[in-house]
Amino acid sequence: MPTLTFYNLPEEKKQKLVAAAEQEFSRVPVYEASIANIVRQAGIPRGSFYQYFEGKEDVFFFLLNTQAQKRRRTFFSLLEKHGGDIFQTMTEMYAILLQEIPTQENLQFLRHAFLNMTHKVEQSLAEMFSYGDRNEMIDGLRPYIKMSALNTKSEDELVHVMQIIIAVTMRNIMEKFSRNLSEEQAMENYKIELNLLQKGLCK
Amino acid sequence: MPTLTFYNLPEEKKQKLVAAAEQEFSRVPVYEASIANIVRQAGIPRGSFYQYFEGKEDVFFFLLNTQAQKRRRTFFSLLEKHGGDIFQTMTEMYAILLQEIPTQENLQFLRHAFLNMTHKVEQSLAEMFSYGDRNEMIDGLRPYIKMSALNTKSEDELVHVMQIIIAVTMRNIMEKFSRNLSEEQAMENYKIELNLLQKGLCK
DNA sequence: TATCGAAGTGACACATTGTCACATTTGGAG
DNA sequence: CTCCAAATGTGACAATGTGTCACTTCGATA
Repeated sequence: MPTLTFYNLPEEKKQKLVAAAEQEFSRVPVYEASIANIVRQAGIPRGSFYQYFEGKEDVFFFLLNTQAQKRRRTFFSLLEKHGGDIFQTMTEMYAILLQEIPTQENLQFLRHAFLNMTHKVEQSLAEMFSYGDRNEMIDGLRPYIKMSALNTKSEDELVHVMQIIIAVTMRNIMEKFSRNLSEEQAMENYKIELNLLQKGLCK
Repeated sequence: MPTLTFYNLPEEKKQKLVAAAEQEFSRVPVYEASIANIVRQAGIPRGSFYQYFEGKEDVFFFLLNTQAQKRRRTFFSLLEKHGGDIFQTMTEMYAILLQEIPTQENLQFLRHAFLNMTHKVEQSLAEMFSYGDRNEMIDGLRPYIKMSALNTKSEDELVHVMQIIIAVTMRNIMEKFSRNLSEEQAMENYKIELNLLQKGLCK
């Protein structure tokens, strides 16, 4: 987490630092990124950087969490729009992500995030779909989801349903970027898999 | 890929190097690992290391691929044992992994592999379940899988079925290690999710 | 045993990291 | 307004790691 000092920074300086970090993490994956490049680009001294962040991972997850939070709003409004249908929601969400990530300059770092997925990255990105940890996931989502359409015995299973959907979604995005699929091809694959999930893999 | 020179090395020296690498990658994730530590432990000069491998990633994926190959044999024999039932097979496979990884000293590096999952790591580990790329996956698997039990229109969908199962399995292993779940708890979660996959998430 | 290509070796130049002693700014008390 | 302490800014520095390269040694073959 960034320090308080960082949040207190004048907006302009903060933005410049964020932009520099986005640029560096778009160039290479986190562990190849160089703090030297970030501070050079942002025009701040090296020492200052360490006053704001613990290291490069810290900045990276700050950027990632910021994105996840933004997407969460989209997710919940889509969920309302589709009357709580999680599959329709995810289909549209996936389409939006696919359309936005490759076109917006400052989102390029997300490509590396998906290609170099770690447990922490998945956790951060999973927050697109709910608040905080596993327990809050049920409480946060339940009011929005149309449970009657789901094949779950208990409400606990809702967590599993979501985790399955998230896992499959993540893998699809990863594949989209790693195999450089067209938007159409990626969409088609995703729809097939969501459909299989709905109907079940077995007869 | 390791160089030919590496493969030609006397077995003892090769083993010592592999052991040293396993040890280092068990200590920390790839990108924190130090070649200096590996060569020190293996008792070889730094220059030699670069004669065998391109860098630390190269050694790491060599270890990972070796493991994946070993597991593939297990996977196919289980598949035969269970008469082509992919879900029974995966359940037993998961149990074996859960039991072996935490107990075998030289497999500790797999924990870091799962926790720091990248596209490349997933690709390597996915080879546990089939040969080479996507196309070969169908041909390699089809003879073993009991297709009649699956809810697939075309055989192409078999690829999607496998990818869904792999994605969900990977996520479960990741969660097992990141949340330090007991073997029993992890197994229970996995069974719930496999069951949901079979029956379908929707009514 | 002479020769030559392959394999081994470790010092080196360069990059990156996190820290720390010192400089500067800021805001509140007198 | 002045002063001081705490907060913030700064960049040189030690420590560590990386990949390379000129040189040495080995071993098979004539």
